[in-house]
Amino acid sequence: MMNVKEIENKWQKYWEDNKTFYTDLKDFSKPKYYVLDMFPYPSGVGLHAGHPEGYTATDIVARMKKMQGYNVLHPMGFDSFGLPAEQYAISTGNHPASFTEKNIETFRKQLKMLGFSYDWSKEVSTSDPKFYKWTQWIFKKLYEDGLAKEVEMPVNWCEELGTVLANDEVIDGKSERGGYPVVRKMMKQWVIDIPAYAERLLDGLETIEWPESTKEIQRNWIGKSIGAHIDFKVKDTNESFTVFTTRCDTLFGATYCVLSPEHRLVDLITTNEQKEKVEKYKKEAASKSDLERTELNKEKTGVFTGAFAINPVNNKEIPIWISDYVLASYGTGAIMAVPAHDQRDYEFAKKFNLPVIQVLEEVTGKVHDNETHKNSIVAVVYDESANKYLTINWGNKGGRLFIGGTRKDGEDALTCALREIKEETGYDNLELVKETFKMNHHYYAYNKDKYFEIECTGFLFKLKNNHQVNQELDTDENFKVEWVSKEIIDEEIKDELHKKTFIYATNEIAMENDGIHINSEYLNNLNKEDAISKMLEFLEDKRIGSKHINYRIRDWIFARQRYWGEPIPIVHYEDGTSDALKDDDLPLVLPELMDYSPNKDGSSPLNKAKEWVNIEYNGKKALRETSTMPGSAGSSWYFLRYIDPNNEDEFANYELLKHWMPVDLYIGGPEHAVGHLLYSRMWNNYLYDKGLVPTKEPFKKLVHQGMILGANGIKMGKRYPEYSVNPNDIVEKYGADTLRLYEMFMGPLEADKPWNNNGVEASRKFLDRIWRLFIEEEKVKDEENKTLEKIYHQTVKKVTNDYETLNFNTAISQMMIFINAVQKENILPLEYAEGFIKLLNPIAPFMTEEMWNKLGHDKTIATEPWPLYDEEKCRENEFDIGVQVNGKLRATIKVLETDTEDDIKEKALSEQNVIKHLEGKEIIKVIVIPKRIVSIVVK
RNA sequence: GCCCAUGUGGUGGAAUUGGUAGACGCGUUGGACUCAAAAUCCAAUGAUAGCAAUAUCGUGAGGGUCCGAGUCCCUCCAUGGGCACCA
Repeated sequence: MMNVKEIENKWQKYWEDNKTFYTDLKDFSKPKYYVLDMFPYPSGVGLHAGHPEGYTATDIVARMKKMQGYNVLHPMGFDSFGLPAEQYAISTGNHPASFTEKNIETFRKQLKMLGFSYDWSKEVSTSDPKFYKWTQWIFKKLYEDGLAKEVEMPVNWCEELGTVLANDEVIDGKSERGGYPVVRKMMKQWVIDIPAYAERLLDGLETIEWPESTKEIQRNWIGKSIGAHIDFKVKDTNESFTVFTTRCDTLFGATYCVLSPEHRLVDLITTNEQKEKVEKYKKEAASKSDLERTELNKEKTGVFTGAFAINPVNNKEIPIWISDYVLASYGTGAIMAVPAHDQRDYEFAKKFNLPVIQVLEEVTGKVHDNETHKNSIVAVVYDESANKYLTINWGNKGGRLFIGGTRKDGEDALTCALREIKEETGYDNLELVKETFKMNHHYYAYNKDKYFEIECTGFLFKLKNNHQVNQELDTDENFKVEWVSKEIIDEEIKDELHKKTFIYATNEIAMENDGIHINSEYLNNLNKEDAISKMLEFLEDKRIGSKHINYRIRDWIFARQRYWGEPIPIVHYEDGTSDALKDDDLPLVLPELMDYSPNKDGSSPLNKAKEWVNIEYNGKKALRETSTMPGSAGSSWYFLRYIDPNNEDEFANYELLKHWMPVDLYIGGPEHAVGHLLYSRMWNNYLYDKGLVPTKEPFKKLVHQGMILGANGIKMGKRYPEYSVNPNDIVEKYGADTLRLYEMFMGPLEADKPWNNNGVEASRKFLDRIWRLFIEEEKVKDEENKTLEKIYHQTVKKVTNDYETLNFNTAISQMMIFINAVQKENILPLEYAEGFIKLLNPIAPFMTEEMWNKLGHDKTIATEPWPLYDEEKCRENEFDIGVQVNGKLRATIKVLETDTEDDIKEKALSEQNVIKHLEGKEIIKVIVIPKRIVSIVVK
């Protein structure tokens, strides 16, 4: 029986004493491999069950790469600024640093316990002044380049936490930490101009091996949209405002404009009569929390300013409203409203009775040359009492349709509709409900052998009563008049024109699809694309607008009114100007305080350190900036510092960075998709632009590990503590190797997987079995034996490939297959035994070290060469393949590698069961796929 | 509402990318060893029918392409994640 605890202690000490995993960063003689984990926040509770999953995955790769002869950098550190340490400091009055150091100690111990091959000499910690000196230094560079700046802007203010938050820290209008309400508040804030990097961050995604879903999340977050800026003059003033729109081609359909309540022009243009209402509305909007503002299906609200804008294409006066459906923080905070073709504008226009002008006609049917133009109507008639619609049924001659018809010369659409209804169905007592959007329909009429292009107006009528007159039908009009339900219509009305007319008639929706332009002078008959470029030409020509690309991504709010973060290295002079600290004055170290709690007025606790704040700088009286940086500051560049962790002159030496960057493999949770992973890409891109790092993108390949769920299939945590698993307990009971093996065998790395104690038990049994077979039963003999040759080479091949592609579960499965084969033999040749131990080593490093030692080696296995396989020896020479008759499996046959197609065919056709199924049938063809299948087609 | 994933036995999951569905593990059942238990070893294990050979069904549902579909196409459902009045 192996003594797990003894073995694990022994080898942990050995690795440390012998510096087994020390990386010589200056050794450029070997190819490099940089394997990175997302470093943990050192909380008070230590590692959870999820940590070892990702960390084991990277460790396996790191260990294999090292054995394959790479110079591997596999570092670990701590993201040690953050709220819990600060809360501890507030409640105990102790400095958060000591609390943090204690937690780091626990983490370090646990990580060593789990056997990870980290080079601890490279450890970094973001709250260490030696580290944050350089965080401040990079911030200073950003400041000098105008990318870090102080701006007055609406921010996410969390009263409970006493701080502002970044957009990714606000979820559903509540703080990510604690779930406290977040409101909008105008404040002067430090921000980083991440929008300036929007395009580069978008482009960079094309060059990296990241999960497609994560790239997509980043693309959505950046939110690029191509459109135009258009200037609108305000009538009777010298004021004008700019709107952003993606559909400048619909400008002829703009019937009003909307400013966000915070827009600078609101106070200037509001008329005296409207002042009171506007003020009231502005106040309400300002007091709303983010949650209230974005509430689902909220009815549109708004107020008329009393002012009018001039539509630049036709000089029409259109009213200017304010509404909170226009956001101050997106675009220009002002829009032109085209209610016919935008759902939000449509709802707003309907509510406030604003005009709707259609400028796009949806095109249905197939367009042909030589079309004859007609004007026509489609009428939907609704009987409210029966909840049914009037249709005419042509049977197999044309199916079910609504009433339709062609307008006579000089006849208007409404008259035509009423006439057609009366003629075809006899109903003559109707109430007009609405006229829908016109459609542009193309069709071929068989009876006339002609192509038609029609402009069709749709109507919805309500039946007032059942009064009917006689139908006036043409001789060829042979249909039934039928009242049917909505379900029947959805199912049976196939004609595109009628189908769409029904949708627009019975729903309150704007026409948001593409189409051809109408009511738009020089844009008429153009499609969307052509109309946009023509309109842009017009706007640029008149100098009232231009093409513009807008991004959804906002400035990255980069200040927190908290203590436990990097101090922002800025001083403010009495004259209102500011300066960054000189390099020699970095790091700017946090002052010690008596009381770490936030101030009620929302200012930073650092304000309390009067002597620290009030200084003289460059011979002038100055105040230090008292905000600190957010948690994501240090994590935006920590991966660079691992490469040169003790450098006192630069954040990292460029030659070393050039050798080691980019990170070859980065594994961490998917929850950082738009926070850390976007921020660090931006910093790295920026440092690249400065010539300070060698690659644009920091992380070449990224993989997210899934979540380890409780045995109940639900996330582990406070809710179901009985289902939570502590890695310490598992190591204590089964050993670190077992925990590593189990977490890798559970399923694909990226998937969420439920914990199962039987699986842990089984993992330990598998390791015990190997130990028994290799050590106790003395099967291992230094002899030649061919019986295990093939499966050994297959195993080396599969495990090596699977480690490379991070398919650890199937690698383990292959090792089990190998062990099952060993079980059946009396001899295990030493060569195979040693090779197998090496394969298993990255997963179970402790036990394999001990086995290696027991097989007569006195040095670590970790630096031994990785086993190789012989492709020739992997090859099967006999296969079981299936024989299908008409797609159904009827037999399996044994074929040799040397068999020709004809041999295989012959074998297949001589199978009993195959013959049975061929009886009385004619063989059409026989398909032979070598090594796979024989497929016989018969009739 | 929009975007992206995912859906396979009692269960965790495999499937060479269009070629014998269910590898490997768990569980279950039977057997060996034992006074007995544990541990270990051997065997069976998708469902239904049949003594069996075998047959039918079977990868969320319904269609389609193909000699052949878990895999490709269309429609829908469910779960998870992201975004959400983004002009």
